[in-house]
Amino acid sequence: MASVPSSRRIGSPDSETRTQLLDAAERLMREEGYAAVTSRRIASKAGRKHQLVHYYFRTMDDLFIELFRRRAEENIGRFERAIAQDGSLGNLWRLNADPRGAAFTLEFVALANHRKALRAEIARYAEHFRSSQVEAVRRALVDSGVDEDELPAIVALLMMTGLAQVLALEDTLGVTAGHDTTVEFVGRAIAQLEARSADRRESGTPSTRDDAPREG
Amino acid sequence: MASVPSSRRIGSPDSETRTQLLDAAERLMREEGYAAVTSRRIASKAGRKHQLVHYYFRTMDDLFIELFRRRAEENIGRFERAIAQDGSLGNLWRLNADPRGAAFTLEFVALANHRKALRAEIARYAEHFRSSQVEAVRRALVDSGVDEDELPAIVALLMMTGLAQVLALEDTLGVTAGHDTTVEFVGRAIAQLEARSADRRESGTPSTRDDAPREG
DNA sequence: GTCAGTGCTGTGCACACGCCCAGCACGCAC
DNA sequence: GTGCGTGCTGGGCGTGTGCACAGCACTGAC
Repeated sequence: MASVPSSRRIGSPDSETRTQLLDAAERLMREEGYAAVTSRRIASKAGRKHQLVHYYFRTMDDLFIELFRRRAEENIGRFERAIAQDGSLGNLWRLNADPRGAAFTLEFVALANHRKALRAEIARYAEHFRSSQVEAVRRALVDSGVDEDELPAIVALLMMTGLAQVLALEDTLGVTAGHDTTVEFVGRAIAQLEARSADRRESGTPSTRDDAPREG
Repeated sequence: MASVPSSRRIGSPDSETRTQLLDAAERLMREEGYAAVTSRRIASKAGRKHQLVHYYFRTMDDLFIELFRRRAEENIGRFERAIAQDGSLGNLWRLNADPRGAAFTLEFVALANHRKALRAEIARYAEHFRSSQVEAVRRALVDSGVDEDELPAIVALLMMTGLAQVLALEDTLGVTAGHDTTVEFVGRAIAQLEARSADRRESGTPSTRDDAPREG
């Protein structure tokens, strides 16, 4: 017996139709914002009847949570796989700079503003994601010989994330002045840091930078 | 005769009631997200009938545009006044770091996703604001003796804006790990830059730093 | 052959929304 | 005192929404 008195029948979580509905919802959200994500419009986009949405999801909150979770898990997985292959700062920046991720975040945070059930879920994910990312950045920085005092990992991360977010946000508005310059600048800055790392690996002794050994 | 055949009577733009409605709408938007901003809820929040909203605003789009414009103009004015008084990097950062501004931007960008009339308005404002800000940052950087190649003004601005935005965004979620560290770090970095500026002003000759104008 | 489980749908309810219209009350101009 | 402009409202229309419920068709277990 279920602990809940509500007896409404809910479709199987493994159903392919269910997945199609979620896909449609995701597309809607990306293309038209969260306000466009309604049972009717999801169904019509998936070529189904709107009641099906309620058959597979008890409430719209449930649907949004599932939608978010699915994407969040995929995101985390993608990041972890990519980092495992190449944990360099450059790669971390490239991953963060993907505008899809930023746009996704933006929309969900706006949504969280009036769907409390989502808020908790998003916060949990954000914290998990954050700490995993910070760890990766920390390793990359250590590898580049950057001292934690010189540039704390969390600061580097927030800068990358923030930059990625403004860029994505402005892109959606069609405002792109200075973006190229910025991306190039960050690329160069990271390349410089990574060059340090190469130096250290080739020669046992620190290279040009031994004028400041005490900060490290 | 007006050029528009529609003959509906619209209330005076100077009306105090109208202002109250806008205030209520703004509060709603901040507290519950843009989806909560409906004629009925605005009116109820302002203690009026919902038809009044339609009396003062031909369409909800009109209301949103007005809402945005009001805030945008106030924002620009506040910034320009503050910068005129103190155009230092530190002050620019402080102005940008105000979470209210960032949250406001965030919500409206999300809104622009499905209200095309707003999109153009927001983009126009963003461009205006951006160029005015870039100019201020450029002046502050020149004043600190930072070369444009070392740190382009647009990059500095986007970094500040981006950082302010992530911080604000995470705050609304209750995720604040590392925020203090980051704010402190930025503060220190800026203080260092400004110290350069003080050096240059006190002694006519450049101080200790002219040996390494190209490094970061 | 029966029967339970499963995917799906027709019908419908209560509610909120944007917007319109006709008209009331009031104050000022003439 | 009449007329007019202005602030405001009762009533209502058409649409979209989340969600419930009863019931259909099909399939595999027994």
